[in-house]
Amino acid sequence: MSRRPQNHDRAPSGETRWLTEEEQRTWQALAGMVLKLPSVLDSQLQGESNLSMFEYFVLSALSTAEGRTLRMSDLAAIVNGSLSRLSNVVKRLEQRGCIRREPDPDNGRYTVAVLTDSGWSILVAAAPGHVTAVRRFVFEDLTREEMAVLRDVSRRIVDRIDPASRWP
Amino acid sequence: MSRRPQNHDRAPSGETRWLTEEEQRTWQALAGMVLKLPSVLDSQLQGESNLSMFEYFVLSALSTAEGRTLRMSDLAAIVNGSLSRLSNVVKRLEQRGCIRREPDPDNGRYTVAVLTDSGWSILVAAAPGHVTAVRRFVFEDLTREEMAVLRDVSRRIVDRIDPASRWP
DNA sequence: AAAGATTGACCGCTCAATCTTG
DNA sequence: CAAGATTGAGCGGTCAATCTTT
Repeated sequence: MSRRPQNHDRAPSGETRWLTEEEQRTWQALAGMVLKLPSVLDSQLQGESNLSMFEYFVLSALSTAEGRTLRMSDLAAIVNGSLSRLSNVVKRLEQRGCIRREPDPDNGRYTVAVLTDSGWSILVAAAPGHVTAVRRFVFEDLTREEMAVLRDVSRRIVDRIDPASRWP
Repeated sequence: MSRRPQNHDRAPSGETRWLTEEEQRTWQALAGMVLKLPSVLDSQLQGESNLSMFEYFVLSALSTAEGRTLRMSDLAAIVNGSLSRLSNVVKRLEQRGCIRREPDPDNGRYTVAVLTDSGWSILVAAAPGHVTAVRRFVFEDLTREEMAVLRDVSRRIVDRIDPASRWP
């Protein structure tokens, strides 16, 4: 939108506070990254390992968990996805033999997902290509200061969106 | 190009350079943002204006263009989407009366998309809610320094992805 | 032949409805 | 009833094949 009344001192409940020039340029750049980064990483994983990034995250999260096992709801939080999305994805990964599901012995209304040996192998085979792509597109030329800002800002944004989850 | 300290643009043939602790934590945070931000903004727009974020970007880009008109391929680049995705989306927006398409009079193999008055109205109605959401989730508490880093880093990542957009 | 654009089939995400266990 | 999980329909993105114009 070209011309806008500029009022910098009102809350959003009243008159809308539009973005400044600087904020617009930042949002343009951020939106580009947010749209393109998942797509290029997905494409790399799909091509080399027949996995989506989300599937990779699921396998990866399980691989570092105690007993390579996690409850579905905990797993969903870790991989930043909804429970129903996870359920659909895990069903496919189970059909491919990467994961098996069983009711939690401690409490029958939980389901735990367990990474199989076959799933582990697939993850191990996929990891180098994925990590190389992440390094190439994200970390290539970041300074430690930039990394710190990126991490901190990302965390704050995520926290504002979903106040439930938090990380070390 | 930059120097090559290690094995940057190599497939998993050599030794993989894994992520450091710091990089892992940064990537975890960034991945969360990249997955959740589009989804929450989409949800806001969908609920209030029956638009996806991508559709909003399309209308917004046209609204600031000369004559509210852009070639499809230029528009695709501006909104960070593929031409075929754009084509599908514009088709729907055209059916809803927000946009019309016509062949470029200067060169018949281009198609130009034009924002209609109705499309303009829909955009104007959607803008306050969207901008408020962007401000709330992204710019809420960013310092100017953080904003500068975020913008710069995002641009560099997009630039690294853009040229090829495909994989070797 | 090449560039711009479109199409449609396939696949996966979203959302609401539903099932199950405590 | 509430929490965890699942399901399926609908919708939208991706990708390859195709069409059109130069």
